[in-house]
Amino acid sequence: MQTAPLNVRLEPFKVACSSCNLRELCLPLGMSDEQMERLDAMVATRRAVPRGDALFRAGGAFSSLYAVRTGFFKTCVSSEDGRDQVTGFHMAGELLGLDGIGTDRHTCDAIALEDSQVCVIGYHQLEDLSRELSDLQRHFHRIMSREIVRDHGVMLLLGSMRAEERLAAFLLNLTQRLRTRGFSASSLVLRMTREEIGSYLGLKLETVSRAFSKFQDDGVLEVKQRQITVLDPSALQALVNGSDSGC
Amino acid sequence: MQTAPLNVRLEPFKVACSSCNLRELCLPLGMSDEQMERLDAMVATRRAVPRGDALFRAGGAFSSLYAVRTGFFKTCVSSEDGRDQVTGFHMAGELLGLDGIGTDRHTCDAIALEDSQVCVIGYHQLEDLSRELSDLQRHFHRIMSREIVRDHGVMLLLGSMRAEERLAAFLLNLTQRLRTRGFSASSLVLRMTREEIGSYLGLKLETVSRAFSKFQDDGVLEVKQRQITVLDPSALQALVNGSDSGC
DNA sequence: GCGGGGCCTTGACATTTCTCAAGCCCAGGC
DNA sequence: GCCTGGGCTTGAGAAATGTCAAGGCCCCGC
Repeated sequence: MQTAPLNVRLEPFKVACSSCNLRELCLPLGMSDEQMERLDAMVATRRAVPRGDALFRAGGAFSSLYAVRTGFFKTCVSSEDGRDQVTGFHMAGELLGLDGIGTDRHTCDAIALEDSQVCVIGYHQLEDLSRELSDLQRHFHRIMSREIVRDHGVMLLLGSMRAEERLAAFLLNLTQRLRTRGFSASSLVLRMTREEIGSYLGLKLETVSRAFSKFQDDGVLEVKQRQITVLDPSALQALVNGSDSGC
Repeated sequence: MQTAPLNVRLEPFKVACSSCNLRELCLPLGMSDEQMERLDAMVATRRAVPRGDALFRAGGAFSSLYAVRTGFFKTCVSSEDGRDQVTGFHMAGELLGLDGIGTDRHTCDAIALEDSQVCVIGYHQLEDLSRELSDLQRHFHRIMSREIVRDHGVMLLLGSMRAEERLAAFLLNLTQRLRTRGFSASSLVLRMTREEIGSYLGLKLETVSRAFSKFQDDGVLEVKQRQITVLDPSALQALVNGSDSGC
């Protein structure tokens, strides 16, 4: 349906928020034309990240935020002893790198799960500009706050849901975000492995796989490897809403 | 050892960050004298919250952040169907209410677990002032970023640790924060029930209780209801570091 | 078209945690 | 001093999830 412009990857394009089709999802949301011009000046460069590469890594120096332009990322934290946790999956229009502001070092890895492009937003420039543009300041604070709220939602999921409920919530969240971006809400291609889904949901990959199979048996999904079709979204919703336990 | 000044609770005290003994933990950290004066003007009021009362509730209008002056809070989110998750415990010097910035409504409840006092920080004033004081701006961004990083740590805990590891991590975190505030690192009184600990850690209260008993049997803790003495902090640390699994 | 490797599925069994139930402890009110 | 109730502990059995192992699928390069 849509043909991706594959040839843009390495060209030193003029980056322009003002003409970006993600501006309603991304940092420029709600900015005026004049404000947008100044944003354009701040978002100077674009960077290509091939599948499997890190956009940044825990411990690395922090200097910029990144807005996903195309592609798909996971972020993950690990403890010294090798525990590993995927903390999020990130698609076009979402901002990466907020974790680095606190200590001037990134605290998680951001890994591209497909060939991707990001806009590089110098953090100091953003600070400076947001002191002048209160709309930008407000919007940036909202983005950070929403990230905190999102994390609380994941805690709720990890702390109080069972395996199938977690997977249902995950799929609903994904389809919701895809819909916002104009994609089908019922048909999606997962960019991550069962193991990555499991890490995000606090489950082992076998448990994730079994839950997918169960959903397929119940007629809720059609699962062909990473190609998922949602046949009964309300069944997923019912699971998330604790249909059976009732508590 | 210390006598709490019980009689201050309702007096319209002059609130002054500049003379607050929490200033090295709280918003004023790193501010100059002149900046501190302007902070003092912003932090106009103090509010007492009796044990069991809500400082704010999910759905309520957001207008202020709150710095805990004395006392102890929990924050918890709940989904429509009654799932409930404690997302954090908050002690003196910590900032509450960041969740409300994103949508102008609070998204969680903040409940006092003992009689508490907070400083009320008008959010719009903070926005205005932080456009003028770049140090304040930077510090505020760092606080939000650290909250995100903290949440990622909780996800790691919920997603990849077993019951005893979670409790060990929780206790180490608590004692660490108490030590920062000048309290003993080995003796503490829990302000929350086993059920609240369980909710935070994604466990049932019985599991929490059993883990406490296990630690006591192993000589790691002395547990007398809510009075906890840490006998062997390195054993707790070893648990968190995945001593046995090695993976 | 064939072979190999990564990823996924499935089964059988082990382990952890939850559930339900009973009883104890301790603080506070009478 | 006694009673009461909330919170805590402990046990036994159930349920969910993890572990280990075997095999299948599918993409991709040759």
